[in-house]
Amino acid sequence: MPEDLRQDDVELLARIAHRYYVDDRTQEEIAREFALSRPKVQRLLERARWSGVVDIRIQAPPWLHLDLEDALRNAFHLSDAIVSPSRPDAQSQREAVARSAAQYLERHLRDGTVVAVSHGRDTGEIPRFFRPGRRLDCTFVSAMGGSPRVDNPTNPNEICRALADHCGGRAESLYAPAYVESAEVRDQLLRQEAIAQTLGVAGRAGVALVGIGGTDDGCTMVRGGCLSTDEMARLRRQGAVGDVLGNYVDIEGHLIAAPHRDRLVALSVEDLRRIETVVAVASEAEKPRAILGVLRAGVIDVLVVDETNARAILDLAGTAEAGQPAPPEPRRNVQRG
Amino acid sequence: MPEDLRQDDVELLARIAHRYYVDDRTQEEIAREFALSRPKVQRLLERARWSGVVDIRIQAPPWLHLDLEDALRNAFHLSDAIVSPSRPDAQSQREAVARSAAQYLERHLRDGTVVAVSHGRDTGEIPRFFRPGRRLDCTFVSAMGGSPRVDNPTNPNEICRALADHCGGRAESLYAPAYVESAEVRDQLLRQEAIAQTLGVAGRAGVALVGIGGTDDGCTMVRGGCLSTDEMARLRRQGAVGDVLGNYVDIEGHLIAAPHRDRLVALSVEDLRRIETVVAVASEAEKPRAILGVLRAGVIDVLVVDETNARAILDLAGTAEAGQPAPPEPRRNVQRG
DNA sequence: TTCACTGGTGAGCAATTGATCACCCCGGGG
DNA sequence: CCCCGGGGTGATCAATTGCTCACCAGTGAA
Repeated sequence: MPEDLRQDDVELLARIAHRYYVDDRTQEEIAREFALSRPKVQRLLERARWSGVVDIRIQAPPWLHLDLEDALRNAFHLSDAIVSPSRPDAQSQREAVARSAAQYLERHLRDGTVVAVSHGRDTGEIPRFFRPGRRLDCTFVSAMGGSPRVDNPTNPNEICRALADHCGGRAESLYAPAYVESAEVRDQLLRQEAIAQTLGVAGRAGVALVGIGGTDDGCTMVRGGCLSTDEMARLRRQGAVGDVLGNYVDIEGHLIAAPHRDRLVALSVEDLRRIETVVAVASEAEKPRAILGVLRAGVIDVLVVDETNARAILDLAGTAEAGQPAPPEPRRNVQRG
Repeated sequence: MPEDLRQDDVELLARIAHRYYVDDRTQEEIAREFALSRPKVQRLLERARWSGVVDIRIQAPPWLHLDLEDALRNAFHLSDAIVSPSRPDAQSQREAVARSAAQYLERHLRDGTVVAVSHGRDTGEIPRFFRPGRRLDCTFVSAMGGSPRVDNPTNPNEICRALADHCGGRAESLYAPAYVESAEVRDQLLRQEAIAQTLGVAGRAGVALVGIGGTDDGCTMVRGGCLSTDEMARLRRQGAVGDVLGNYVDIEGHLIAAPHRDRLVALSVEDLRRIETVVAVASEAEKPRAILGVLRAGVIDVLVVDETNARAILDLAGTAEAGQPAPPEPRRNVQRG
């Protein structure tokens, strides 16, 4: 009970708030009933919200962490952050994150949208849950080459095909490997019209769907043969913590120059920056440093992540990035609530 | 958690409600963020309110009983009901009720309002608390005659004077006794211009402030000499439970014909019915039957009462009058909000 | 293949809210 | 007595909400 309010003021606040929120009366009706002006009723309602006389709670299901989502959005200037439940085993956790990402895509994709897709086990899980309620005439195009060394379902072309199948859209395959032996060969490849054309489409996509890779030897880049374990060790020594589309960053989000980049057939970080909505999915346990580094690089607009990683990212980021909590603002009444 | 909602629907409800009520986003902004239409967001918000995902509570002070006020208003078609705290002793309780009534009058009275005032200990206590924040050019006029047999502060003329003093208004005294010896004398008195004029003003008042009297021998009507104890006993035998301005009613609210009425100098029930806002105050312990009878008579628009009496009235009235509870309606957001 | 039903959309409009402002009243201090 | 500050009002207008509707797409049953 706010101490700075006189007893009869508190009673008036409570009565007026009761009429508005419980009895659904308009401010005009309340003004007439209490013989007050409408601005006065409005200020009293605002005061009721501010003072806690009106207590509005969102009874979210226990697996939702709206607070974490808020914190992530605010700390990294994301347009959206979705935190799904953590699960005891990695596969269930990956599925939960994939489901959330699929729901996001179902709502946001429109006919004509072009979606550039990366490789990865996290992105590879999304098509299973991608079931728009209506057909979507989208184009899914690979954002990077593939590799026979990894499972089909983690290859971009296959992911695109599966996504397109589930919504009646189209897939545009990139007929190129993810890596080649030299920069020269890579440049020569990119000059092939079929390849340049497809990567051009990917570069002009409205949405990119990417995974965030780690720097452990079990990551997709190493398993796919894009990097040797020696190259990965060197990247770690250089401070790399994670990558997106083969572009490695350190914990501060700075891009790390490495010769392997010249051999990759994939969209660059500059390409990603030009894409309006970059959706990143990450579910693997103990990957927060990778995610944090990529977030700080500033190319991600939407993050879909599990709870454990979310908490760890925010802990690592500390108060400097989570920022000073905003002063509590009066909430909407209904209307504003 | 509503069982009829799919998991992903519940998550969507919770997220959208969180944006609206906690983050203060507009429905338009939320629609854009979640790639939905505005009508859809609105329906989801309404559903969130309906389903309990949004929980709006009014943290009223413990001495307020907004539920009792609602129940009284609904059961007796009152335009307002104010329930003030019960107190251990009768005088404190009377003061609490008087304070509430004074606050009501302070808000509702306007320059030019004419207030007809009855006698009584409850109404007599109101001037002590009546302190409008600005001067009010009102006229307080006696609705009935006075009696030297009771304390000055419970006589209508004195109550009017005190109310007028506290707001810079005017008092119009009725120079007549509350009762005379016969109907003939009463009719003769009413023909006196001074008396007819004042009662005429009272009958045209916009507000009436009345007490509710009981049928015990200690009530103001008996103490003031308006009724003998024999007459009171006979009224009780006739089923009378209470009175307003000397007009007795039974528990069903039916007016009881009694010869004393012809000897009273006071506004009639018909007069009261013509007054737009009749405010009744009642604080005496164990008076619910009187209050219930008078409420059922249908002349009261606003009731100011203590909690104990309020509960007893509603209990006496039972479910027939309290009516079937209305089905739970979706509450306003802010708007409802 | 057709039809009915469900549930979405954008558009449009009325109602309500949020905010501002000029004006007024009152009280307190100089 | 004058001035200033606080807090109210009604009026006004922009923004937002509440609601309706025609239209569209998809699904399932006949």
